[in-house]
Parts: sequence; C-alpha cells; structure tokens
Amino acid sequence: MSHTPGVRQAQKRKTRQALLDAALELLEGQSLSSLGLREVTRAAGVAPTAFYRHFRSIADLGVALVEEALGSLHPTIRTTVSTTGDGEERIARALELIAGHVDAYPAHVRFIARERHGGVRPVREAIHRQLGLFTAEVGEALAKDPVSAGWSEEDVLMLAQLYVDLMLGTASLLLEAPASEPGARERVSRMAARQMRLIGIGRTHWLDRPGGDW
Amino acid sequence: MSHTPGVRQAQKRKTRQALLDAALELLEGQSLSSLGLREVTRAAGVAPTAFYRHFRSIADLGVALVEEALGSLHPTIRTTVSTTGDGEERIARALELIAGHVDAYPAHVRFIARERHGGVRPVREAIHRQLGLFTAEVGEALAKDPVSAGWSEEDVLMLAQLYVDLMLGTASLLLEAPASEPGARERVSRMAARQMRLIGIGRTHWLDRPGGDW
DNA sequence: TGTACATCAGTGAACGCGCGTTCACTGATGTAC
DNA sequence: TGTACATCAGTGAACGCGCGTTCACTGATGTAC
Repeated sequence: MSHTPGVRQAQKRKTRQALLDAALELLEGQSLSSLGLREVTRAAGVAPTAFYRHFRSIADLGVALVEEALGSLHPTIRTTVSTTGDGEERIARALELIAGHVDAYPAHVRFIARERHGGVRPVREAIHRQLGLFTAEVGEALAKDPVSAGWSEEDVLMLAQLYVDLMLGTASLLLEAPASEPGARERVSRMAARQMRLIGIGRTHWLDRPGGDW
Repeated sequence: MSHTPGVRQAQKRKTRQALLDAALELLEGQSLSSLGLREVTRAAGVAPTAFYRHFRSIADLGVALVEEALGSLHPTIRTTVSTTGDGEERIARALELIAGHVDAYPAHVRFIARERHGGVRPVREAIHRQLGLFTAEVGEALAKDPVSAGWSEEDVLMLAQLYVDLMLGTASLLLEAPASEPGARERVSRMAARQMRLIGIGRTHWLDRPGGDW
C-alpha cells in the first residue's frame, strides 16, 4: 500500500468530509453562527487543532457546506425544468424532485434555508450566488418555451425568481411538516402545486395586458 | 413623586425595553442562537443578573422580540390590503408600505427574516404563528374582492400565502440592497411589482381553466 | 401626614466550564537517488 | 529494491477569556395603619 501515491491525500479528504458531516448534523438544531469549532471536531472524532488543516474558520467551513449542498444540484435542476410536457406534468415533476431531495438530503436543505438569511455574511453571499445561478438556469429554460415569445429578459428572470423562491420555500415547509401527521406533507405539496398553477396561468396571460406600456 | 404608584413598574419596563433594544441591535450581525446573555446586559447597561428579572432565557427574549416586530403590524396590513383601487394602485401601495416599514424598522425586519428559519425553535414557531395570522388576514381581504367569487377557501389562502411570502422576501431584499448603489432598491421594487402583477393576472384567470376538476 | 414593614428590581462576587488559538511534537506517507 | 531525508495531517498540553447561573445583598418603591 505504501507505494500507492495519494494515500495521504485520501485520508485528508476523509477527515475533511467527517468535519463537514459532523457540522451538518450539529446544524440541525442551531445556526452556523453559534456552532463551535471544538464541538465539530469532537463530533468528527479528531483533535480540535486538526480543524485548521482543513478550514480557516467555521465561516469557511460554512461556505464549503454551501458548495456541497447546492453545487451538485445544477444538472438536476436543468434537466427537470427543461424537459417538455404540459404544465401539470412539469409541476408534478418539479414537486417530486423537491420532495425527493428533501428526503435524501434533509440536513442540506435545512442548512440552506436557515443560513440564507443567517448571521454569517460569507455564507449568506455564497448561497445567494448559487441561487442566482439557479435563477439564471431556470430563466434560460423558461425562455425556450413558446409562451415566452416576446418576453423581455428581465421579465423571464422575475418569473424564474418566483419559481426558485417557491421551490425553496416548499422544500423548507416539507422539512417542517411533522412526520407524526402524514397528511401534512401532502397538504404542503398540494398548496405548492396550486401556487405553481396560478403562476403558470399568470405567465400565459402576461402579454394580454390592456393598453399597457409600463 | 414617591406617592405616584407605578414608578417601580415604569422603571422595570424601561429596563426591559433597554434589553430588547440592545438585543435587536446586536442581532444585526449575528443570529439569536449565538447571542449571549452577558452581551445583551452589557450593551443595555445593566448587571448580567438583572436579565433574569425580565426573561427566562435568550429564547424567551426572542419570542418577545417577535411580538414587538410583528404584533403591531396587523392593523397596517389590514388597511393596506383591504382599501380599494385597481391592481396597479394596490401594488404600489403595498410596495410603499413595505419600503416604509423597512426604512423605519430595519432591525426588526432583519430579525424576522433571519429567525424565520433560524436555530431557536420557540422563536421560529412564534414567527410562523404571526405569519399565519397575516395570511388569514390577507385572505379575508382578498375574499371580499369580486374576482374571488367562486374561489374555495383553500385557494384564497394559497393566494394569500403567495402574497405574504412575496412581501417578506421583498422586505428582505430591500434590506440587503446596498446603500452605496441607489438603483438597487428601485430594481428590487420593480421586480417585486412585476411579480405581484403576474400573480394578479393569474388570479383573474384562475377559474378559466379548461375542463378541469382536479 | 407619619411610621413601620414588605416587596422586589437591580447588584456584585463567585463558581465551574468550554471556548478558540498557539506551539512544539510525532510518525506515517512521499520523494530522490 | 533499499536507504536517507522531506513533508505534513493529526496530536496533546497549555493559555487566557467570556460564558450562564447561584446567591445573599441593598435600597428605593409600595402598602397598611
């Protein structure tokens, strides 16, 4: 084994991941700005000083968590939003995507919802950057629909932002839906589906406006 | 003076308010879950132990801040949303209300946006309770419009929720709009106005749907 | 009005504790020859 | 393949510090008569 290069590097990655995982778990019950370095290293099973081999600070670790939580989501979003189908099908697919993601990565979702407006600036900024990318990607996909003919770029982006906010809000509500009451999740999904429907209706009639040049 | 009853009570209220004010200011740069009791009393100019005469814990103080930030807003919301006028007028009035509130109480707005998904459960729950009341109030007002004839109560509430979320999101974006770039606020307002317009359009066509009984 | 007692908001000392950061170290992994 | 040296991820002791909470207290305010 000792002749295989990269053993040291692999071990380092493993420790780094252990720190990220431990932090994410601890963050289910608190905010990043109250998370302690010693708390994280204790949960990860390493000495406090090992932390500094991987991150400058807790805020730095938070930014890494943002990349982990959102960075890999771009392809998923792109394919989900750009595949064709009528409005109802697309709504159903988007909601399945969200529900599936919440089930698969509940801690990541909670982290993003919490720190989006949280007390640690660099983390907040990293989240906004990623959400901005999502908005642009959703906008690109929306622009390709025939319904979007004649839309200004600004209007497409405002619609995309509406969808992105709705998706994140829905994910957060699904997360809070108590497991004790199984109907809660369905209620949230049905509500979100209606909101998407209403937005879709507004979209198809956006250019019907009377006389307007505002 | 010593014969006037209530001096002690008035002084107590004053100290309590000093604690709330100090906490709110400290919360501009951090989350409630990292706010320290000694930090608050130091900023308020009282001994750490005085804190316990007013609140059981920082979480308890946080719940009081929620009441302060949102409790007094109900009449404002009711009158703003229920006065008549065409769609554009109402959108403009709602946006003025939001911008004015953000200017007058920036720290309150930031606190609510931050702790809505924050790490302190009782505070999160208090915020959700208040936002639920707002949704119900907005829904009541919307139900009175002629456009709402034939709408189910559930549909009215989903629309109200859309508006409430949009208002809070807009308030939060206005807060973050850098004072250095004066166009930023206008851009946020114009975007929010468009989103409200699109939702309004969806609203007027909500019952047009083809064949549907979903 | 005056007096004697009760209440209670705010104080200050003390406690044990966990924090972030520093430092010199160890020993497995990597590299040069 | 074997040897000698370099690298560097993780360690463990030590530091000074601010934290939340307890306790007995003080003295102004309130109340009863």
